[in-house]
Amino acid sequence: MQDKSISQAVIGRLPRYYRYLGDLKDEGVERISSKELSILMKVTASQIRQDFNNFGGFGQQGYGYNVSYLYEEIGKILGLNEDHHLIIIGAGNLGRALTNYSNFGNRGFIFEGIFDKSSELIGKKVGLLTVKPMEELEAFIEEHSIDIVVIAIPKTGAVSVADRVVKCGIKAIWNFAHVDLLVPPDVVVENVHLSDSLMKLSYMLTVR
Amino acid sequence: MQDKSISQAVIGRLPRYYRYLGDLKDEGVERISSKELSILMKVTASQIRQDFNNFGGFGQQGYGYNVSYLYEEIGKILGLNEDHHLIIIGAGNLGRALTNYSNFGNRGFIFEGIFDKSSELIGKKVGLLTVKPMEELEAFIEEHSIDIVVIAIPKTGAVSVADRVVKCGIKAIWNFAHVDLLVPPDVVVENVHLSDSLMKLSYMLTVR
DNA sequence: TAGATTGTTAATCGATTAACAATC
DNA sequence: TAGATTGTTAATCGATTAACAATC
Repeated sequence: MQDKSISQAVIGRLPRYYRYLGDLKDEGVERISSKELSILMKVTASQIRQDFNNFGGFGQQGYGYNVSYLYEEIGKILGLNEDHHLIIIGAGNLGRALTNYSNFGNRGFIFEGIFDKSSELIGKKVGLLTVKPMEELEAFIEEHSIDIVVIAIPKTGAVSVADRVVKCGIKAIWNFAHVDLLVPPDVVVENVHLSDSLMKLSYMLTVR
Repeated sequence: MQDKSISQAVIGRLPRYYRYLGDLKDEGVERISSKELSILMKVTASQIRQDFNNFGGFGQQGYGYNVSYLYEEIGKILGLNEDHHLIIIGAGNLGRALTNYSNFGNRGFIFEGIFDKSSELIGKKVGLLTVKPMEELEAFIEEHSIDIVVIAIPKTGAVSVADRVVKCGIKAIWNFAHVDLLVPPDVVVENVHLSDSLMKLSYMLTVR
């Protein structure tokens, strides 16, 4: 599907394209030119064409892009054509919020389990799931073919949990703990550092 | 404190510097060179020095940087020396999770109120706060000198809520809704698009 | 002072934008 | 066909890295 190393800048823009194309599709728009899309998304038409051409030509000269087709193709590039099986480590507020984020399910992200070390939480229901003890982690990953682990615990425990799941063969971690995880080069980590994000906002507010 | 337009790339790195410096400070480290910090953070020493010099010289030739001093200065740049007063719109799972994220409080981010349109949630307790009806929004912002609004509602309502708070003079929005908000140029929006983040992870997993 | 390390200029690299030939 | 718009090459811009003189 894709060739040699697409830049992070391009990858970071794909989900936004996907969202706009999904909206257009829902509105019944059949075709769109890079120029029209550029106005809608407030980027240059040049960038749009360059980005898409990283993955081969999706358009047609003189016509533009077919919205449905482009939407599907970008979905495939993002790996949304196949299901992903996730577990969440940490049944605190954040872990529970993520579990109930049902939208993810529509896109093939299926939450299979939630774990916590606290005996007060183990056995409690979170949406459709029941909080399991950390001892069962490895067996569960194996048994349910988990491919993405969500880390939603404080940073003190995050590093050792990451080590544990990497040892089980997990190759993708969605990390909400405020720490940089050290993983082998074949494991990918996507960080969501909420306090970093809030600090950036604070900076921008301060400068103005 | 800072001069003409620092690039987004630099701003995005500041919170990470701040975190590492805080950790070093806690460990009792007094001084650090750009070289040592570069090894720790896995970036180039050149980048570290260039980044810091956007804000004036914080170091000393032949010595390096004083950890405590640098930590404080970056904190000031990020606006963490003054309190920020926030409200959360949306008392769903995410809104409740953010409210209880007590860490933010330590850094001067004070959650003053939480709002929801659902009559089932109004009046309920979320941490120390009580969920208020949307009708009270404008008066509350005024009365409590709110400077940051957190949007944690589905995208359908997000755009109109953003309009309302902008009309009240709000200049900073932390947006968790999966939509691009259209605001005047003097209003800053920091987006946290969780599903975009998860799609990036899916992409990286697919490519390997 | 000599050694170390910053601050800063210059070189390189990569990403974005512009331009236009190819082609539907 | 003529007009429109892509795919792609070339030009520009900005960010990162390297180098080194300044200086503690």
